Amino acid sequence: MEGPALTLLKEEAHAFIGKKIVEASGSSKVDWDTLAGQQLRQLQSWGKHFLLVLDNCTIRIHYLMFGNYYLNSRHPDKTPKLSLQFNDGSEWNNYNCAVRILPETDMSRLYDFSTDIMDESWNAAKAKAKLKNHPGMQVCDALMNQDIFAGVGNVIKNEALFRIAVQPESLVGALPPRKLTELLREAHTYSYDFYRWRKEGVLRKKYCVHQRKYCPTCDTLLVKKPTGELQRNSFYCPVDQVLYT
DNA sequence: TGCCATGTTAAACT
DNA sequence: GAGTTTAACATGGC
Repeated sequence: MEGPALTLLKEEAHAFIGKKIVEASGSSKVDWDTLAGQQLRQLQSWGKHFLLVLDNCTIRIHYLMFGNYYLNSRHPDKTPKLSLQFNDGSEWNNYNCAVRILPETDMSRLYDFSTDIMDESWNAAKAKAKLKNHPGMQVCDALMNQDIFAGVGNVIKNEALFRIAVQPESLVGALPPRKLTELLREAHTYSYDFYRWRKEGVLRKKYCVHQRKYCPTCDTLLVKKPTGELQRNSFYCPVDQVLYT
């Protein structure tokens, strides 16, 4: 689940803020007893980390690849990793995710929110400075690097690179200044498009290259291959996307 | 129907 | 002990 999906969850779950947890349970290894009785103070996210700030600790949820959640309902037969019951009878169930309790409620002490692509304080200049420190890094790895672009995942990587016509194995240090600027801008812009399209339920339909077969502009057969140190699949047009090395 | 994939962590190994 | 590789998690969609 990429960053923009968590921004959406923050909105969907907004009504839970202020409610008191009466019971917490699930198959995660968590000290459940400490959670009951606490009030949900805030919902925050950093990159792909979802944060439920309580009175004296914070629940951190990472939905990994296949995680999902049910608000005020539950999966018919699966056991939640984390199930929260609230004082008004509402419930929040989370599946296939990694759950941890952070002994801290001030998230600004743990996270630099200006590296989060979806945060209002997102700082492109800071990301640019980090990129300058890694001239030999491939752009596919740079975009997936959570210390530089927190929240960007494989879909955003592939789609943003298509938009700026850059081949995923291009080296950060070889990008012309204009392309570097486009990279920073499009990582941000595409993330918001991702958010909007997911909200409208049309995200998959909007993919230009990710999990696609042919280039939407020139009809060339797209290349699908694992790239970079991370070896995550890249989808790109061998004609339209330029390799800078 | 079998296989791949929106991701990360921790154990196992060198 | 540091650095690197592998396993684990677990399921909807093509």
